[in-house]
Amino acid sequence: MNIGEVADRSGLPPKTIRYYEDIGLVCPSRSANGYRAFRESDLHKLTFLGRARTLGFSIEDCRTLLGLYEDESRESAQVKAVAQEHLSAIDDKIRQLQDMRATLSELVASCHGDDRPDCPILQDLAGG
Amino acid sequence: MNIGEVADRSGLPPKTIRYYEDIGLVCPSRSANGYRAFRESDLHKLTFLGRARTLGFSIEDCRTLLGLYEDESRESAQVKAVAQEHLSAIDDKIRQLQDMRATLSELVASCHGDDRPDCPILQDLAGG
DNA sequence: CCTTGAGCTTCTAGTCACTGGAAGCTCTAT
DNA sequence: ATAGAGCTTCCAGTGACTAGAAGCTCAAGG
Repeated sequence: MNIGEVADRSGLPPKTIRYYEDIGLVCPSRSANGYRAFRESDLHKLTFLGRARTLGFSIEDCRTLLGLYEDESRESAQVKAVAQEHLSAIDDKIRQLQDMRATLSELVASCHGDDRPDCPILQDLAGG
Repeated sequence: MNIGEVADRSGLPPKTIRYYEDIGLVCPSRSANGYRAFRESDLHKLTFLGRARTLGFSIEDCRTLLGLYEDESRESAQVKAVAQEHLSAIDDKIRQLQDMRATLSELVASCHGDDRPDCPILQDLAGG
């Protein structure tokens, strides 16, 4: 398989696939013409990576997960630990965004938003 | 005021303040010894920026907001528009994170997390 | 056989908002 | 005189790509 087909089938852009090779997440072989030659197993890995990335795992987490995926003697506890840590990081981010959202929506609601210059949003930002 | 004092009073690290000067958000004058010399108005700007950044506004938004802050003939509608757009971007992010969270917490819950290798998390990532 | 266009290659540089570190100057206190 | 803190500049790195340029390869049509 050339990179284009793998891109179509995995849903990842060719640029991203090349990048994943650069950082050692996949290592396709090469055809005589220099083109990357992907096996089915490479496609599987890339699909795995795509899914893990949409769940927000970092590249380093993905590397770990891929390692566990390929390690038949893994313990599911290891996988769960990675996922749980990521889950709590997501929870932190959500909380942070909700805090922002709360303040910001109050400010937006309190601003009349017309042609006059006085504005509670700017007042808040200015510290007051 | 030297950068250290401004850093303490604004809550921003010196590095960040220098960076904000680099990109033209503040332009402190200079003392004879080459040190940056901040006025009260610079401190105000930096405090404004710090607050806007904690509300998640991008640097470019901050630049716009700072411009509006200093423009006495601004219309509050302009400020409100920037804030509203940012608010809806935050809402998008929250939704995205909540989607991730939902999937991930199901997966985590379904993984027994012991010393056996079989794992629904990996199964999901592998496209199963 | 030639050309056209799509697809592939590598490489560099840009994104965003800082942050770390090195090398070196200035100031204050002892 | 010296030690140490604080200031200066500049370069490089972060994460995860992404844009774009220059150039090679391949398949189809005339």
